[in-house]
Amino acid sequence: MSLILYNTLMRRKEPFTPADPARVTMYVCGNTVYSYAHIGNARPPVVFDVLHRLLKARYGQVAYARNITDVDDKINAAAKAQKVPITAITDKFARIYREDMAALGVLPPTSEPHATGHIREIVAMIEGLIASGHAYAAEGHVLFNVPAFAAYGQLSGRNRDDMVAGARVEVAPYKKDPADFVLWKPSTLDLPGWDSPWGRGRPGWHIECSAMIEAHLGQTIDIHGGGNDLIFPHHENEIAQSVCAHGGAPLARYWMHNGFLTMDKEKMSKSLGNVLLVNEILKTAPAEAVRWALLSAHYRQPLDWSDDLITQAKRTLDRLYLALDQIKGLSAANTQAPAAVIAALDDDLNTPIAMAEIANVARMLNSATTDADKARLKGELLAAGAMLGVLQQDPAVWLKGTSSTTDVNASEVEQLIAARNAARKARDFKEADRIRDQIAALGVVIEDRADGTHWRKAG
RNA sequence: GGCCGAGUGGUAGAGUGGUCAUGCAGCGGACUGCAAAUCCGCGUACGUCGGUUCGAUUCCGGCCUCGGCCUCCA
Repeated sequence: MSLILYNTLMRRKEPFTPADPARVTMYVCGNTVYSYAHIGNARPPVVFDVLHRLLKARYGQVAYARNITDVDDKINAAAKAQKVPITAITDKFARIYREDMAALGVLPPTSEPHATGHIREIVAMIEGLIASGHAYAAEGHVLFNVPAFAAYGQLSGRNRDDMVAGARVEVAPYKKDPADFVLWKPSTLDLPGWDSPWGRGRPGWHIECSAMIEAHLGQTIDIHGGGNDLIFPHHENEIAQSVCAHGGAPLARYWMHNGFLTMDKEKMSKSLGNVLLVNEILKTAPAEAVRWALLSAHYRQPLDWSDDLITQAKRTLDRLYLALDQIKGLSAANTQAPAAVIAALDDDLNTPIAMAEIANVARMLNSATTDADKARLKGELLAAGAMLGVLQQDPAVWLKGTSSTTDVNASEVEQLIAARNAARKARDFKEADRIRDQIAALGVVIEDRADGTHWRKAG
């Protein structure tokens, strides 16, 4: 079986073959760190984390870069408003971003380049573009001259005339062509800036990714990912810059774009204000349920976020962890994830089917009668979970929940269980049921299993 | 206006030219002192109008509705 990925550039699924199987390269556009990440911002890191895991399983080491944009006008505005240096903003929110992603089970990328750490590379790339006639300096700016790149528009499927006709922004007077975009812009003294051949200034939005991809991964990478809204203009412009800077070498062989998270069917975005912050959600819901919810729809489809979605995810995970909890004493066989799960992920990361297959394994595990079968299925369940980045915690921790809202007093619960069992032994079922109601009132569900009474937090 | 994408059962959400998604919720059965959990079973789903076909939710065309990009945006 081979990995198949939908390539935005070709508008179809294609078998994935790395240029160099010994070093698969992937770049994903990360966050601009001017405030908290919202749950929509978390979709690409989580989705591409699954791809990261799949590629690692198949090829071993993967060179995976996910950038942090730490120079941007929104950051400048935030710093100005709060009267603090830029780095106070970017350091803080970069740290929170990393913490949020770690909580969601996202493995660290192999590198996390910062724009401000690559000013030299950015300037060098711009100089090259000017030298080759693809860019020009004007009034302290440097602009990429779109007509100088004939293939412009290939990724987004639009031609220059469309864009000029649809342009809703005023065309700056120093532009040679309305579609030209900024590579470098001047900074006044109150703004962050770096010395350059064109005066003190700062990079434009797109050039950082081109420069950092070259610095960390090379001229042509295997996979470039990001959200749907980056196709145009961000990725289109990255292509223009990199291809022209590299004598025509393609920037990425496979382009992947995730669909949006919506709220009431409308795109979640900071400009609309309909955002739920990852940081806030994690205070009220288990991180793993949030991750499960994010993966519950295929990555290219829209996903409508709601409380109910998390509740359903949590219940589903309860069931899976319950299956593991039943056999916690039995060590798992050292097996690979079931072929059906791998096959689902190999088909353009079909996580919903992978989840259905995981449910299948859980059902078989619950029905298994021999220890050998149980150990094998437990191993399969854990290995499948590892592919999705779930099911790796101690079932007891998940079920008794120390992480989320209502914390349960374990000793109180256990005392009540002991009292109930005493009543049951005396066949005083009325009293036993009364105590169970009391336990339920604490938000705890109990189960009388063959090996004694177990409890967990109610869903 | 240009370019994309989507409309599936109570709900989330895959998929397919002709018996199966799957989870959650619901109902029935087994099990249990009763529950819970688990297992087994159940529910006449595919926006609309045409076309192709022996047969379409699936292919083609029209229409309706919704969303995204074209401006910062994951």
